[in-house]
Parts: sequence; C-alpha cells; structure tokens
Amino acid sequence: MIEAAGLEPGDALASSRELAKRFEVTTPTIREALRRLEATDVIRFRHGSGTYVSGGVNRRLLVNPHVSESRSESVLELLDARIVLEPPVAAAAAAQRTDEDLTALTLSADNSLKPQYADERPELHFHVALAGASGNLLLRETVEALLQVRARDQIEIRHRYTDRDRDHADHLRIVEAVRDGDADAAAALTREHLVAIREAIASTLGPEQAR
Amino acid sequence: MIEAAGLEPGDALASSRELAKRFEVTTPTIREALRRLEATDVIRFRHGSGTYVSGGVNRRLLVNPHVSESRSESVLELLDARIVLEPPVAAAAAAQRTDEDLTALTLSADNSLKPQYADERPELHFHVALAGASGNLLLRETVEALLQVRARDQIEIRHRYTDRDRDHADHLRIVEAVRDGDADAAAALTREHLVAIREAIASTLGPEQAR
DNA sequence: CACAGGAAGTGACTAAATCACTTATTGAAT
DNA sequence: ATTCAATAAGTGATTTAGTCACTTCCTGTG
Repeated sequence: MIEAAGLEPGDALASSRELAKRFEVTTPTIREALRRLEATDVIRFRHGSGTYVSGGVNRRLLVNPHVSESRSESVLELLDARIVLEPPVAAAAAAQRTDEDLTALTLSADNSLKPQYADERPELHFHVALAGASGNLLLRETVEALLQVRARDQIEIRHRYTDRDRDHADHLRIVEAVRDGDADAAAALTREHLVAIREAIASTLGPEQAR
Repeated sequence: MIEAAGLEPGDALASSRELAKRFEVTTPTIREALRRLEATDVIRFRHGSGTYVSGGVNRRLLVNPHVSESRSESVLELLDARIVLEPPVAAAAAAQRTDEDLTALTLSADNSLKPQYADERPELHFHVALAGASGNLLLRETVEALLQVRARDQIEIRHRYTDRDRDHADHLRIVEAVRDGDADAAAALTREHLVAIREAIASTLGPEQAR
C-alpha cells in the first residue's frame, strides 16, 4: 500500500482501525504487520498521533536492531572493515563524481566541525557523502549501514577521541583529490585518515586489544 | 531472553502463551514483539510447532525485506558495487588468511559447480568464504548482505547466464593467490572475475542499459 | 511391527472493550 | 481581537476471552 500510494518518509498512514477494516482483519493482526515494518524502520509509531512512513522505505541495507552490541567484538573490527572498504569507494567517487556531488561533499566537510547533525541527517556525514559521490546508491547505503554498526560507540568516539580540526583538514584534502579526479590519492588519503582514527582509538583502549 | 539463555539458531523459544505469562502481558502483545524479531530474521515461526531462533541472531547487517525490488535500479548497480568492494576484501584475505580459511575456501570453490546449496548455506558461497578469510567478521557479513540484495535476480543469473566451469576456474585462481599471500593478484583476479560477470549480464540486458 | 487415530500443544486470529496519549478545537478571560 | 486553558475527538497500546488451524507425538489396533 505504501508503494502503491508512493508514500515518502514523513507521510502518515491510515489509522490502525481503518487499515483493519480495509484489509478485513482485526486490529491486532494489523499491528503485527505494522510491527514488522517498524522493525526495519519502514514505518514509525507515534502514540496518540499516528503511524508515519520512515527512512527505511528507501534503505536496502540496514543494521539489525536486535543484535546486542555486546555480542560483537571490538570497535576496532569495525574500523578495520572501513579501512578495507572505504578507500576504493573514495577512488570510485573521484572517478565518477558530478559537480553536484562535489558541492554536497564540500558542504558535509564543513559540517564535520559540528558533528551533532550527522546522526539525524546521514547525507551530511562526510563519509556518506563521499560514498554518494560514487554515483552508486548501493555503495552509499553500504557505508551508511556500516556507520550505524555500534552507532553508540561511534558517537562516543567522535565526541571524545577525535581531533575535529585534524578531521576537517583530512576531509578537505580528500575533497581536493575527488575534485581533481585523482582516484589513487583519494583512496590513499581516505585510508590514512581512517588508520589515524583507528590508531587514536587503539591507543586509548590499551595495547592488549590492539591485535 | 535469547541472549541471556545463549540460544543459537535452531533452538526453540517458549510458547507464546508461556512467554505472555512470564512477561506478564497478553499473547497479542507478545506476538507484536516476536513479529519484530521475525522481521530481522532473529526468530522464525513454524505454525503448529513453535517459534525458533534463526540465523539473524548473529547477523549485524541485513537486507531490508520490506523494500520492493522494483524500487531499486538495475542489477548492474549491484555488480558495480561489488566490483568496488570485493577486490580489496580479497586482498585483505590474502594478507590475513589462516590455514583453516584456506581449506574452507577450497571447499566452497568446489561447491561453485553445484550452486544450489549456496542459498541455504552462505558459508559455502565462494565470495562469502573469501570475505571470511579476511578474518574480519564484519567484512564477511557485508559481502553476505550484498549477495542477498536482489537475491532473486542473483539466483536467476547464476542459473542462466553464468558459465560454471569458467566461474570455477576463476575461483581456483583466486584461491591460489590467497594461498600465496599475493594481495595484489587476489584483488586483480577478483575484479576481473566480477567484471566478466557484469559484462555477461550487460550484454544480455541489451546495450541501452549498460550505462 | 507398521500405521491409522486421537489428544495435546502450538501458532493464527477474532471480538469487544478500555486505557493512554496527542492534537485540534472551542470558549472564556484578558 | 488575542491568548490560553479546558475539552473533545482521534489514535496507538493493551487487555480479556475465546475459536480455529496446524504439528507432533503417542497409543492402540490390525
């Protein structure tokens, strides 16, 4: 029904009772269906107000909200993965970027100085914007999903261990490489940037966890 | 509760009615909770039998089951993404692989000749095993998730357009590179392998969609 | 020893309410 | 005319009590 009506994030759905009538089932049954959609962030409930379409409708990859963070290993595992995956994405961005991508990228680079928005507006997160510049939506979504793994830790890291000025400088250099279409430089700079973050975290965790 | 009891895929949960008693809510409420877990493949219902823990418990990344495939663009987008992401993963595998990884990889390479198992046993899928050899679980999960995007199409492709013997030969060459710890060769061979598949599909789709 | 039949357990669903929360409207005081 | 608190309507959240449908396993019969 969401598809057919072409509903976008923010749009309201019909009320539970109305949906129950329309599909000729009872409200508990409708609620079960809606709960499934809620689990993948396709819709969101607002008690007393209504149910609304959420960002998940156009997100193919997502982080399992039901896997506890304690099961997963160290935060370093995540950064290791990013160090492998993001440099080639940056290279693709350098090769494919349009002028609009470039302005969006510059915008998000400036935003790195005040990272509080990044959690709500993913497109303002530098690494998401970078992946977006590759022109491949799936790459963007992959990076976006990775950044939501251990989201709590990542916010903690950004607020405590990261040197924002250095971050910003790193980002600007990556933007330059992307602007110039220099894929190798974009990849190398992205790798260095992430390795630096990894090292900063590894040192605070203590050498015994550094692998 | 699943965490606390350390339940693994295949284990049964208590019945709805029993859970309702234990959490002091009614069965419809329990069902809503279970439906959310079902949506991310943490549990699975078997009518008349019970509810069982499923593979999603240890899967952090997953494909949104509620996003229609029609919304997403061409299958080529997916292959483009894989061409960017998987070669560096192969390189990491070459650098980090243990001897056990190597045997698992060889096993899955042989399995490429009879790909029907790959859908149920992801660890037998060559590209998943390759990512697993990197030693980074998150990388493995990322590749695993990507392979489930447009799963229907991917199965179709494997059954109709792929030259199994050539696939197998490609895989064996990648295994050799990983065995020898040759990261550059592993990456290059993986890229060529995926590019070949992309070309094969692009030609069947007709030139107008080939970008 | 095989197997049909039945009982018990389980998920799936219904029906009719009630409670809790939000929002827009209304009407009185300013 | 404007402001703002009370109110009413709409919505999600949950309950209670029960029925139907499906599986599984056990038991008694041939």
